[in-house]
Amino acid sequence: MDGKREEIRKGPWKAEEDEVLINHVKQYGPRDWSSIRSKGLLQRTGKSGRLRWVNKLRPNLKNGCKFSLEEERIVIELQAQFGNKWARIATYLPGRTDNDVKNFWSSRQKRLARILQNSATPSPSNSKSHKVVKEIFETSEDQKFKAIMEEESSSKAQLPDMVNPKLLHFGANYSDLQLTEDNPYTESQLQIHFPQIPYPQQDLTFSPESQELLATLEDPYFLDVFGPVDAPELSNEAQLPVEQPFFKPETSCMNGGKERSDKSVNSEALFEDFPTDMF
DNA sequence: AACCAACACAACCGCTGTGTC
DNA sequence: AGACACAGCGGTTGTGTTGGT
Repeated sequence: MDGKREEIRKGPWKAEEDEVLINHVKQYGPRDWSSIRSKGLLQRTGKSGRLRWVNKLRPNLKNGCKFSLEEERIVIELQAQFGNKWARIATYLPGRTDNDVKNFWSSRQKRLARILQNSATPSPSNSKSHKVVKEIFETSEDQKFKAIMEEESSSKAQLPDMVNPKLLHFGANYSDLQLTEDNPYTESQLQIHFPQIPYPQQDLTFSPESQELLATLEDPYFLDVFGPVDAPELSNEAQLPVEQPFFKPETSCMNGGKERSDKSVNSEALFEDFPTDMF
C-alpha cells in the first residue's frame, strides 16, 4: 500500500527518532516543533516531538526515579495550594515534569480511592488494605505515621479504624463523607484532601535549603519570595535553579539513574557538546 | 508456572492561551 | 478585529512491569 507519506507515526519513540529530535533541538533550540515534520525529519507531529523532548529528552530529568519524601510533600502542599496545576507545581521540583507530577498524583489518588472503597465494604480481605495503607506511609518514610499505624494495628486492626479521621488526618473533609454500601466512593467523587502530613522530626535529615523551603511552604505568601513565577517562564531551563536546586539533587536519578533497560541513546553524552546557554 | 491486579510510565487527545499576520 | 498556527497544559488512555496468589 502506498500513499502513506502523510502517515503520522504514533506510539513509542525509537532511539533513532530521539536522536533526530535531539539534533533538531541542538540546531534550532526547543521550538519550531512542527518543522520536524514539515522538514521531513520525522513522521511525528510537532506536538508529539515537543512532548517527547519535555518529558524524556530534556537534560537533568530524573527519569525513572521515584518521588522522594521531600518531593511528595511538595506536591501535596502545592496541589493543595494551586490545584491541578501540574506544570506550575513541576517548576518547584527540579528534574520533574508536569507529566511526572500528574502521574504521581493520579496513582496516589487511585490507590487511596481504592483503599477507601475497600474500607467501605468490610470483608476479611480488608486486612490486606490495612497493610497497603501502612505501606503508603512507610514508603513515605514518615516515621510518625508509621508509629501511629503500628500502634493502631496492634490494638485494633479492623478497617473502619484504619480510616479513622484522626488517624489519617483527614479531619472534617473525611468525616463529612458517608461510607455506605449504597454509596461507595467513585473515583471522580473522591477529591481526596490529603492529610496535613507533619513535617519530619529529627530522624529525617534535610538539607538547609530543604528546611528553608519546607518552612516557607507553611507560609501562604511564600510564593512572593519567587515573584511572579509561571511555568512558561521557567520552561527555559536557564532560569531553573538546576545547578543549585532547592534540594540536594539526587544525582543518581538524573537522566535515568535507575537503569532503564536498553535505551541506547545516552542523552547525557549527547548533550555534552550542547551550547551551555541552550537550555 | 500461570494468572491477575496494581502500579508506573509514556504518549495521545482536546482544549486554551498567545503571538503573528 | 479576526483568523490562523503554534505552544503549552491537563485529562485520559494504553502498555509494560512487578508482586502476590
